[in-house]
Amino acid sequence: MQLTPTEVFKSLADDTRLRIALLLASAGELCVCELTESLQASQPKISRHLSLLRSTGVLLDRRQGQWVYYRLHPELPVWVLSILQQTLAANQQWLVGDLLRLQAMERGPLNQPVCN
Amino acid sequence: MQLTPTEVFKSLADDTRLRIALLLASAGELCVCELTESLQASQPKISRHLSLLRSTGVLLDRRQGQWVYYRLHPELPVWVLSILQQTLAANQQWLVGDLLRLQAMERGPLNQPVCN
DNA sequence: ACCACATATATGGAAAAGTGAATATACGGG
DNA sequence: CCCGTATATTCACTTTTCCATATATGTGGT
Repeated sequence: MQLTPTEVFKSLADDTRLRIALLLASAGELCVCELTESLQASQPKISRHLSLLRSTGVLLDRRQGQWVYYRLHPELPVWVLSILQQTLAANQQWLVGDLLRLQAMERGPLNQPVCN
Repeated sequence: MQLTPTEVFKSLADDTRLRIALLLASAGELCVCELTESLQASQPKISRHLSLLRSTGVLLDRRQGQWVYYRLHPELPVWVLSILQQTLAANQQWLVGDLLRLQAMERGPLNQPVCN
C-alpha cells in the first residue's frame, strides 16, 4: 500500500467519503447499511465511495453473511490515522447528526445490524 | 473563516497545492517565484493554486515591492496546522526534491529572493 | 514615459469526478 | 429453486477541476 500524501487527501476530499472515514475512526466498524442510514445517502452512492476508499487502501472490508463491514485499514500509516483522529476530535459538531442517527439504529441479536 | 473539514481536505487534494502548503509549513514564508522554481511548475499554474488556497483561508499573502510572499494563515485552526505538520513530518522524502531546489536558490541582500 | 520583471487573471478545452436510475451479484431462508 | 435483502456495478449525464496559452496588472528602475 504505497499511499502518497496527495492520494490520501484526495480520498478524503469529498463530503461523503470524509464522513465515512471519520465515522469509522469513531465507531471502529460499520456495515454498508449503517453508513447509508447514518449519512442519509443512497445505497449506490455510499457503495461507490466505499469502493474508492477500499481501492486506495484507506478502508478494508469484510463480508459476514449478507452484510459487508468496513473499517479503517489496519495497516494504515500512522500519520494517516493521526490526521483522521485530529480531524475527528476537532469537528465533532460537524458529525453529530450522523452519529446520532447511527446510535438510533439498534443492533439486533449477536450484534447484527438492523437494516430497515 | 469557517473552514469545514471537507473544504480543508479539498484544498489539499492536489499535488501542487499540497506541496505548496507543506513547503510553507516547513519554510514559513516564500514568494511566488521561489515556489515556482521549487515545484518546477509554470507561474500561472502556481498562481492559480495560490489563489485558491488564499480564497479558502489556508494561506495569507503579503506584497513587498515586486514580490508577493505567502504563508500559512496565522489564524488557521489548530487541527489544520496539526495535520499539515503530521503530513510534513511523515513525508519528508516526498518533498525532498522541492526542498533541495528551494535551498539551491540563494537569497540576495536583505534576504530578498533571487528569481531565475 | 518606457521597459523589465513579478504576479494575477481570462479563455477555452480536456479530463475527471460526482450523481441518480437502472441493473447485476451475492447471500440466507423457506 | 425462488424470493427478499444487502451490496456492487453500469450507464448516461452534469459539474467540477486542471491545464496551457495568452493577456493584464502592478512595481521599480532608467
